[in-house]
Amino acid sequence: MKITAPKGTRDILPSETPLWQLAAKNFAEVCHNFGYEEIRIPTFEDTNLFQRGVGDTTDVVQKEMYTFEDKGGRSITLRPEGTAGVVRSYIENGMSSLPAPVRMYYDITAFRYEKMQKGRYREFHQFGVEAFGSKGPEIDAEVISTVDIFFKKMGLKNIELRINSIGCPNCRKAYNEQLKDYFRPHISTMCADCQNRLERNPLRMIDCKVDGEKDIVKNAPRLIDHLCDECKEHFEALKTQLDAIGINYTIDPNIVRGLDYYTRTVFEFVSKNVGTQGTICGGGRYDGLVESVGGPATPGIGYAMGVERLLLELEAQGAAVAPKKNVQVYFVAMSDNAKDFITKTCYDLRVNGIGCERDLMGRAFRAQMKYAGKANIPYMCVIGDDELASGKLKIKNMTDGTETEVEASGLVAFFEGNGEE
RNA sequence: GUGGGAUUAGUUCAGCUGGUUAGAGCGCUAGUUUGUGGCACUAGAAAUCAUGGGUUCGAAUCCCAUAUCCCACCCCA
Repeated sequence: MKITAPKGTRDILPSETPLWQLAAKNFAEVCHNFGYEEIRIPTFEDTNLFQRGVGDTTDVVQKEMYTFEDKGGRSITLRPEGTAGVVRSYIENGMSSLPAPVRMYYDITAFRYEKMQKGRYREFHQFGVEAFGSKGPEIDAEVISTVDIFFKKMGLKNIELRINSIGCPNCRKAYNEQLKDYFRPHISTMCADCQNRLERNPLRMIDCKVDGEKDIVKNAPRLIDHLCDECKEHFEALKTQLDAIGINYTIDPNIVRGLDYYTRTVFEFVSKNVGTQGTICGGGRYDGLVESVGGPATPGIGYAMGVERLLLELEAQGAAVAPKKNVQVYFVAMSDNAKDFITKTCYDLRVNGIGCERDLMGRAFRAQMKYAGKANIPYMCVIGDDELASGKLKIKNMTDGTETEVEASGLVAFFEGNGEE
């Protein structure tokens, strides 16, 4: 029987990893510049954490989690996202007594049992950021600007920032009632999903894909018009901050994030060409989350970015950069004596941090050169009896064909500083 | 969970209405007379035609089931 990668997983091949590494490096750099430090959390957690943190009624918890019992009878879940684990760690390690705000970023895999399609996998990668202790809105704007700067650094353009405020539990509760009263008389004209949502989660009816174009939905009262004074002030201040930075955004009253913990600020960075999985990054404020997971009342804000979607978009925009290889020089051997010399020479270069290759396949002279050419190695050096006798090596530049004569003892100096980017 | 399309060398695909040894491009290996590569030319390796049944004298081709992949709904990163 043929064994294949499990459904929803995929290999990230050597031809792709350089781009992943570049993205991770750029993301870390941006975060560091804002005072964020990396946290690494477990791949699996107590199932209760996600039920309490992400929310029992969400689709993610109800039908998408990889949950199993371990040999000790504990209910374990492969993390479906990163925020809950970071919050758990924040509480468990007493980070509330650290100087606030406590800011962390992460680079993780996450797991969701979903039917897959473009930009959606069962094992996927997220870059994320969480900041605890500040009520904002200045930090809201900072968090958003980490994404903006990261995208700039990756050469991504035309990503639309959409923001909204979904208020605090108080204004949302009042609004939910209003919404139910508004829709109830018209419910029979709406889709089956919406009929279900009416009592359970009327907020979602607003961004229904089926009924979304209907006038009933378009004219529905909007949460953003019914915020309490404090939430309204917060949202206005966030806009002022973004305007001050010069980050473009559109206000999208229909953004309703699917995880229960969000309050007030919610935002998405949306691609204009990745199709329906266009949300590259989504996040928001979660002022009640730490408390609901068992910690002290602590405001927080964060986001997660889908790395697969990020790279999909990079590719679509042709912004993906060709990685530079580290191997500087290929040694071609003309005799057995030359091979011994090359073995030693390669070792010496590598000890000094210079990348090099030599034949490992028993190839003939000409085939060795062919390999060096195809492998795109920038320099080639042929070692034969002449070189062994004279100690003078000819280094050929494969791009322009020019040759430079170098003493065997001067090889390291010749390539020094050449290999770094 | 719902719906549509697909599955043939490593890879991208061809193979018409069933007919004998299943093809090509790219990639890979070797060579084109052992002191200079990419190109070109020649040769070669590589496929239980996704799996299991069925129809038939005969199935990559027709039928059924299963699996996997892609796309959309839903959900979300």
